[in-house]
Amino acid sequence: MKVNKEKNIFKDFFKQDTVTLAKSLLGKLLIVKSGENILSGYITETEAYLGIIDKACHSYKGKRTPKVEALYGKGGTVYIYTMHTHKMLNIVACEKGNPQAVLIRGIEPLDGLGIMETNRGKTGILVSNGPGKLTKAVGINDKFNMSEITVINRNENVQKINENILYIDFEMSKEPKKIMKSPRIGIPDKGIWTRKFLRFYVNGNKYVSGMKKGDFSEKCWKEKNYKIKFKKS
DNA sequence: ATGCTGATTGTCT
DNA sequence: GACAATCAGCATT
Repeated sequence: MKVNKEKNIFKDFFKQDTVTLAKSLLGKLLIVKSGENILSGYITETEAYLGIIDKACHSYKGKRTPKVEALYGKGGTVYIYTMHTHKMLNIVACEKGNPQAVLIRGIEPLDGLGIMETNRGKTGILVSNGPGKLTKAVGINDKFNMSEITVINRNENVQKINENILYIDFEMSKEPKKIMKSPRIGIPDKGIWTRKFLRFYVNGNKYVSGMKKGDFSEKCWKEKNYKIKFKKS
């Protein structure tokens, strides 16, 4: 049965270790509903936050406050972090109680580009080439915190998409030609945790933060859609 | 009640 | 590349 199949995919996919999940999420289609509009985009950039051992992670040393409670949920839980009025979208990885997550830092718009431009007051890559930008573009806010990401087939089930829920579509996904790594952005003075290569992005994609024009490539995705594959935990 | 911090963005040089 | 804007959450007084 289709639904069960999707549930199984969901369960195993988000239980993957955080670095694997961060890389696996590149190219996946993220979908939300805003009013009557469907807004979506392919994930272009992510960062892994490795939980209680990671000085840059909000759950470092097991810190547990109402703000970070979502991190302790099961894989696929949505964690929204507010910084300087900007909302940042994370998806929890690993098993319940292991507070690791993947930060989504960029998307390539697919559905509802016009709405996103209006939401942002900007056009082009400025619509969604940063963690605070993409959440504003698609209207992700605190209502999403602690919710669970839902697997859906956008082409077959558009009518089932509701507001305040984050969706992911595996079948509409793209596969990056090449995944690049770098240290995470904006993490000063945290020793090795500043320097570790825990940021991942699609080589040449325009909607990656800090990308230079000279590095843009229209052919950053593989031609064909591919089969879903991932490690079982 | 007060102070500090920060996984950012936008603007200006 | 530097810096101001701006605010929720948490720790401290």
